[in-house]
Amino acid sequence: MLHLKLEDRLRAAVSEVIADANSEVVQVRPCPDPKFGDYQTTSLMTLAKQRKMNPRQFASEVLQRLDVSEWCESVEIAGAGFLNFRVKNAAVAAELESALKGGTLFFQRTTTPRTIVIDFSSPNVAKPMHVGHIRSTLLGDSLGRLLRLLGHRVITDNHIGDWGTQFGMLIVGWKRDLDRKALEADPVAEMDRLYKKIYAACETDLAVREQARQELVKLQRGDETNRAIWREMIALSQAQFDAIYRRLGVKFDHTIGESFYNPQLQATVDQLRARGIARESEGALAVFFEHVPALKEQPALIQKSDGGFNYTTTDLATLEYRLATWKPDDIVYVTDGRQQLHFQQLFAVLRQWHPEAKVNLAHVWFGSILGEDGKPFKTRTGENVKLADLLDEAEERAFAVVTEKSPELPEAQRREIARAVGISAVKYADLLPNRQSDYVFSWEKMLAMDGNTAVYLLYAYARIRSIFRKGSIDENSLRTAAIRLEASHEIALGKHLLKFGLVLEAAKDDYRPNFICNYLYDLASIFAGFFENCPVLKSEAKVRESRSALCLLTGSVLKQGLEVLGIKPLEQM
RNA sequence: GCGUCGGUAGCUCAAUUGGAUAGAGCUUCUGACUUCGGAUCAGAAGGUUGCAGGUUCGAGUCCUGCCCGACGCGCCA
Repeated sequence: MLHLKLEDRLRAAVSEVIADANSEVVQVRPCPDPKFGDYQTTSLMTLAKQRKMNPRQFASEVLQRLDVSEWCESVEIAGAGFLNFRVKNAAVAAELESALKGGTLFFQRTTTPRTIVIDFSSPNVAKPMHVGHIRSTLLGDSLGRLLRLLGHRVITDNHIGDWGTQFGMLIVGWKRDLDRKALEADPVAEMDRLYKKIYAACETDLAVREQARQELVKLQRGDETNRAIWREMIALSQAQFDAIYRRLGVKFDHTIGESFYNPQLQATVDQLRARGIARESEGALAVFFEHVPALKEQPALIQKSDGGFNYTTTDLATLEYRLATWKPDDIVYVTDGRQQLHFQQLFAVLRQWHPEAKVNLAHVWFGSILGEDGKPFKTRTGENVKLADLLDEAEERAFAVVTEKSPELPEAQRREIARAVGISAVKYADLLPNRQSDYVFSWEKMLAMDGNTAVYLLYAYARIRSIFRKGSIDENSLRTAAIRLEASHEIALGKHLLKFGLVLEAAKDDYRPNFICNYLYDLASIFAGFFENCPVLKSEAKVRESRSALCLLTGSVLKQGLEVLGIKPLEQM
């Protein structure tokens, strides 16, 4: 971690000039343009400004006390007070060699692990998973992988929607119209059909609505027939979820549905009322936030006027359970941005309810999925695109491309490659944009195989593996390889590899895997330049060894980075 | 009305959080030795970062006002 070494020295030098400076704010970061140097700090200008000092003079005083000559060939003051570090190729090579020997790949595992609960995906029972679940599922999974890689204890929990008023309607539908054969063939489609049919009936027929209400009450009171139907619906849905998660390679440590918290809801409400946190308002029970300006006019309802509970109640009970059970340092909720107010309220209630709780609560939200017309996304027929259909289509398209590019491979292998490539394309397309932007759904875009896509990264990896196969290179022998950075493409590649850890940290800090996508794309792109210009296998022994080692490290970083995105690279494609 | 988020190249998006001459991909055009895998590479073209002010060494990023859009705002989740 070359930049950390520079940072340490720089902080020490700053402290010599200003004894009481908060050296934490001093950071060394890559230069935006290599013509300035390799690393830079802009912190001296910030510090000088705070203290009304002349920034260039301050920089020059720091520079006089800074000795980084073992790593840098020059440190220069530029512009208004930038400090630009130009590192020695030998110092870069030393970092690379150290990683070859088996250290971590240019990042550090934390020395202060946190316990982090991640709540994501959360599909609903009896409904098909659709594109609306994709961002939560993939973002949450990726964040879990990232935090684990950096050394944290991660607990993933799928808070599925297995409770609520829709079950009244579903049970009416089940009892009246269930087509057992259809249920066996495609359980979720059949349940979805029942739900839509009864939902429509409720719109026009008060009697049906009343019936649904009664079935719901019976379910809530533990009626055995209704409980059995409800349990069957959950089991059938879970099988569908599992199939999708298996295709996506997504795993959960826990799947604890909303119904699990049902027994705690009354007690939760009672406590909040008894403690004076909640009070009656217009027949319902509400929590007000007079002391929080943003929420002053926005009370949270925790009990409806008919005595029923809503999702704030459930989320509160869930939160308390998680705190008691896992004692997390952080709880991260990955949902769409429309729930921002809900989570602000939820977090604000918790601060009143459990003021002693140190837990850090984060709502990691993402934009909506829109149609090509910019309106909320629907197909021509007004349906959501089913996730299973999307994945099928992705695999089909990938199969066509694989067959075109590698017709010599046996079909079974092409199928397998297509599966991996298709799913990877979907994942990468989803993780690449800033999560806060709205998402315009497009088959073309989601399943694109050109440009900044998973395919490009997978291809770079496959080319690396191909070199190793073709040259019969023994990877173990490269552990002690000497790296020589001479050609400009070698130098650029080596320097870029060193930045991997910075990117992982940035992605973690803002819960944004798209930083990793950008980095990996740059890496693959720099590697492509190296690949064109720096032959490995044809070179003389020492160069060959050094370049092989660069390939090995590039492949390892690509693989590690892709795995954080939930993408498993292929040896061949 | 109040609140949140956004508006960047023809299109889709980045921009290491206030840093240097705003970058990619797609599209278009021009090139690349029978190639360690051409699912590639090199180059060209493309910009008043919605508008107007302000803050300062420095603004796509921060503050104010306005325009446009999406979303949210008590008993759905």
